[in-house]
Amino acid sequence: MSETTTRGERKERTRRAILDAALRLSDEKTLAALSLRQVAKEVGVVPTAFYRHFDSLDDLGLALVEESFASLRAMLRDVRQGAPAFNWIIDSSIDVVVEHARAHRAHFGFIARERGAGPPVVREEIRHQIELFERELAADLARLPGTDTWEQEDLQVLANLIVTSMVSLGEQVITATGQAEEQIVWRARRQLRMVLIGALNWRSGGPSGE
Amino acid sequence: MSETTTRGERKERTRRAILDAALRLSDEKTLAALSLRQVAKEVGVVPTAFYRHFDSLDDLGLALVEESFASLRAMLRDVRQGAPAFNWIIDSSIDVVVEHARAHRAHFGFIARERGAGPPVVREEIRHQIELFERELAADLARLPGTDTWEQEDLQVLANLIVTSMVSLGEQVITATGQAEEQIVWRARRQLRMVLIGALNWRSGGPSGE
DNA sequence: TGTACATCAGTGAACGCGCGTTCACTGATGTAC
DNA sequence: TGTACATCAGTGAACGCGCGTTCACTGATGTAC
Repeated sequence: MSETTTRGERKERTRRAILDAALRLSDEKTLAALSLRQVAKEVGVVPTAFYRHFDSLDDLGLALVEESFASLRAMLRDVRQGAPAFNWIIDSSIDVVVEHARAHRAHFGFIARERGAGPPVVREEIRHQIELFERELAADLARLPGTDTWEQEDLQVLANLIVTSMVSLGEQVITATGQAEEQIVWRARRQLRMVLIGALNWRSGGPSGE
Repeated sequence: MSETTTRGERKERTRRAILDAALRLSDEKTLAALSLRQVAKEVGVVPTAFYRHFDSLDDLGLALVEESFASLRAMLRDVRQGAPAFNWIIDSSIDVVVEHARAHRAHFGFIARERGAGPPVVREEIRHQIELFERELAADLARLPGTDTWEQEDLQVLANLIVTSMVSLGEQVITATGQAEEQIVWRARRQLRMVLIGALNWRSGGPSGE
């Protein structure tokens, strides 16, 4: 077996094993309560070997943030290519979040946990990534019919509302057990519809800003 | 000084000091990463004295959950006595959350952190408390003019949306630094207005449920 | 009021254990010639 | 292809330290008479 693997490949494999072990262990503990030795033990490697791959647990945490957001970002990029329409946004957004939460439960759970309680440097990076989502969504919304006259500020407000709801949806999905999940998704759909009705009536029907 | 304090009073004072110390320390660590000895040291008491007041850190955590929600619940109860009107709900809800987040920063921060990453028993209790808020809010909404024809399900959906936004608002307020806070509150006001416009147009204007 | 006894909040020593980090090392893989 | 040397992922011993929990204790406060 050693005939076909280079030193670099095996190093990478250990690195992956460390990331996976940390993700697995932090599922019930939070990264801040995890020890380097626990991670090393889970990987099946001596504690000092950890330092060949990461400077510290914080460093490992940042790598997990990057990884956790990467696939989600890719998915959303695909969605954003599609037809721009309000109603279409509802189902596709929810589908993407739910599908992603299911498929990458560990990553989503990691974000949900560390977002509020992780090491400061990890928390800040997650906050930053979510803010990027909001900005991208605001830009998408600006291209929709009906938002022509909106102020940038209002687009941002709506984007924040939607992202907050989607984060909450993801948290519910990974917490839920089978049966309840259906209801969660159904409710999320209604909720987002309600939000978008508010948005569509924002300038025309409701009380003006300020 | 010992002339006027009973043994019970002094025990209670130590208990308070432990709660305060845990709240102070967990501001940067999360309860799960805190040690009994750190708390005892912060209080200025020997580690074993801790056991005179709490069985474990989990036990202490539950006491902090109860405490963190108690004053918030009291505030909201007052608000709910007031005039029931959609527009009125916006400002008073936001004011209550913002005022509370400012006045009880430690409690609010505790909830925000432990909600996602605390010990399982603490996490579950917080989830339960938030669900209670949602149910109460749904009951309030049912008494508003215009919701007569709504299904219970939709009231729940709207309540969830509002509570999720309020939790997010609280998190933003305690994270924000002075200047930015004004903008956060201003945006929250617009956001909640948008939500309620959606709600008001829910049956009449928008796509029907399902 | 005074005395004898009970209660119990907080003490301090001790335990075995897991922690992060250091250091010198091993031996397989990689490279230069 | 063969040899000599360099690299470096992972090892294993060792360190001082903080951990949760046990136990017997102290001495001020509380209570019964």
